Amino acid sequence: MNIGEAAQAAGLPAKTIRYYEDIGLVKPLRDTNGYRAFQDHDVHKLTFLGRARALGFTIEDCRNLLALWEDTERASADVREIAKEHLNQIETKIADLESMRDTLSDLVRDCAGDDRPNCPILNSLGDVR
Amino acid sequence: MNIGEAAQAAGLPAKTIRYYEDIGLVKPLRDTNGYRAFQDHDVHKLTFLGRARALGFTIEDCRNLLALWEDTERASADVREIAKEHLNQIETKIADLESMRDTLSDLVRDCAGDDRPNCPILNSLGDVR
DNA sequence: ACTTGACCTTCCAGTTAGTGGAAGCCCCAT
DNA sequence: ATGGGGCTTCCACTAACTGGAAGGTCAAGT
Repeated sequence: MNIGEAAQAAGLPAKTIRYYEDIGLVKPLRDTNGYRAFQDHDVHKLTFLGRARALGFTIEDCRNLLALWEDTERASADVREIAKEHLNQIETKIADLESMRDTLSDLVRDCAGDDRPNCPILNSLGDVR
Repeated sequence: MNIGEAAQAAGLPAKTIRYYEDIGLVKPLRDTNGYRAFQDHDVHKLTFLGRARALGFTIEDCRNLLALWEDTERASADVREIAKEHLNQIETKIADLESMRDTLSDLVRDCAGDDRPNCPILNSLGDVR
């Protein structure tokens, strides 16, 4: 299977797959013409990567998860640790964004949004405290 | 005022301030010895930048906001537009993260987290659908 | 006067996770 | 044999810094 077909199957751009090979996440064989030859196994791995990335795991998380995934003896506790750590990060990020949203929506609410120059948003950003 | 003091006053790393000068956000004068000489005005601008960045505005947003901030004739509607657009982006991001969090916390909940290899998290990431 | 240490300068490289594009093979159909 | 699409590598670029090297400057202490 060439890279185009593999990309189709895994739902990733070909460029991304080449990048994943660069950084050692997949190691497809090569045809005699130099084309990458993807096995079902590779496509499966790529699909796994796509899903994990969509869940916001970093590439390094993915590398770890992939190793655990390929290790039939791994303990589910190890995976759970990575997932929980990631869950914490997500929750922190949500909280940060919610606080930004609250501040910003207060500012937008208080801003007349008309032609006059007085603007609470800029005032708030610029106030010397 | 040297860069260290300005950094202190604005609550930004000196490196970041040099970077902001590089990209044209601030233009401090120079002493005869080549040191940057920050005026109160510059520090005020840097503080503004720090706050806007903390609210998640991109550098380009900041450039626009700064221009509006320095333009005493600007319409508050222009500022409001930028802020509202940004607010939308934040809300989208929050929704994405919440969906990730929900998926992930389901997975973590279902994972025994013990010594056995069976792991719903990896299963879910790797299932051939 | 000299030295030490803190602070300043510039410049280069690296970070994350790719994306865009150029130059050049390869393969298949007409 | 020629045209179009797919494939290859390599280089540069993105955002917003951060780290570090090599070297100049300043103020204090001896």
